[in-house]
Amino acid sequence: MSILPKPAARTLASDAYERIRAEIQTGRFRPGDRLRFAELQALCAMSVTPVREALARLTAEGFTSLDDHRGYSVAQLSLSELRDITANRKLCEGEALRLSIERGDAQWEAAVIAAHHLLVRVPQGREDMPSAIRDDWDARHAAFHRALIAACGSPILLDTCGRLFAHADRYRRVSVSLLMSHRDAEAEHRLIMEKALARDGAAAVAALHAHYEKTAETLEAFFDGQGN
Amino acid sequence: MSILPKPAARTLASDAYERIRAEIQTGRFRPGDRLRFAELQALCAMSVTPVREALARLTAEGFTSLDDHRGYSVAQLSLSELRDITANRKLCEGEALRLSIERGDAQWEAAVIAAHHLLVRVPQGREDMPSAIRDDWDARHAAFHRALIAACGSPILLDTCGRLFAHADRYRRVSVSLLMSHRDAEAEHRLIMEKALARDGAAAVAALHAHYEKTAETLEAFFDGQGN
DNA sequence: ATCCTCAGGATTTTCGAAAATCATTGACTC
DNA sequence: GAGTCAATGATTTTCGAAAATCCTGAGGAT
Repeated sequence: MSILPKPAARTLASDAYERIRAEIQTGRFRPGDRLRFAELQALCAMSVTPVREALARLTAEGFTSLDDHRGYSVAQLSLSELRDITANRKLCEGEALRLSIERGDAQWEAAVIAAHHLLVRVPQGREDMPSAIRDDWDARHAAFHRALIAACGSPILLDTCGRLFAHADRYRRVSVSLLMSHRDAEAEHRLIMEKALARDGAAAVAALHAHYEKTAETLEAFFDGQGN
Repeated sequence: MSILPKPAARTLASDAYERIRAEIQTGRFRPGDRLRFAELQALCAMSVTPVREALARLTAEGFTSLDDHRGYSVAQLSLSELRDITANRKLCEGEALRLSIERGDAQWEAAVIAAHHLLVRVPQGREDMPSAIRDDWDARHAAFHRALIAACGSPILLDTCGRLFAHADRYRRVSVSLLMSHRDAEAEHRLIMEKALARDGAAAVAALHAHYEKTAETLEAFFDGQGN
């Protein structure tokens, strides 16, 4: 038996899925952009079949949309959807955090502390932050939020939260004001963690809600400015 | 401009998606069954490409699962997943119902009453209930639950609820005790509707939770008997 | 007897081209 | 000039077969 975690007998379709999703998440494919097969085939260096499968998955998850016989395109962003996502995150991640606090053991506490440590150690960039660092922060930010709710004990709730987070991430990425909010977010993250580790469910959820509200407000201001 | 709702320039992939999903929902494809392409191509009378796209969508929604290079199969059922689904339904549909009661107008009330009327008018069958009637009841049952939460104002929450309902439906279908619970369910449905129309959010949500708990209990008893 | 190797067959996965559909252009009528 | 219609080009959608991978079981070595 192999000790290696993954012999990785992957498929091209999986590669295409991750590749295209990454392009959408990082904003290189922008909302509303049409996704032509010729282009995607060139990008992924494969035939049409695996690309099609990847787009089918992405569409089922809401990252792309499909008009029959008119092809796929990157899902649009809208102020109303941002508000909807925020409301759903408060509901689902709030409940997941409550459960996690109730059920989490020392292992969970350690994972939360570790994820938070990694998050605050990402070098703080400026406007001209290299995208590598920016991607790094985003990955650790996602990991921190995942660690918080990891002990909730509900795979379905975790899946829902994961999807919501990914969608919220798209909104965060398009916002130039992202960088300014990092410093504020740091204090908010710390507060959530402290309340969670103190096993104060109500206070932790309140802090989480406040965090989402503030994030949403920042993005809403940006969207209003853009007229989207 | 055409008045017809849909000229229906559909694709084979969409047909395959609905066809296969129906086979899974109605239980003709059973949990754990392997889904071979040769078989599905024969069933849908089409080539492998659209079938593959359909399975990709179904997998993203959790109805099927995929092992790389080992093919697709119908997702397994388990007691723990049933409990997880129930907990998530209480959370999500409960909130959706609360919002619906808060925001719903007369149009919403009318739709709820209409859906309930259709539901109770399905002829009550017995063990040997023809599958057509059974499918009819299931469709109207889904429509009633959808009508209750339709006015919640959150497309994302509605989507989540829809998925959860579809998964719960799979559990209900495999249960032989389904028929016995219809009569009980009728009283529960009426209670939910009455509380909702009376705009008593707390009572309506409580009734909804009780409804789900009772459904889950019935199914759990069945599952325990089967040793699944 | 147990384990390993390796064909043979079954199945999934991918390809490249054909068929179907949509968008655009330009001619033609009213 | 506005509107209709057909032909053309671009793009999606589907097909049928080739390539890659997995499963099974027989044969041989330890």
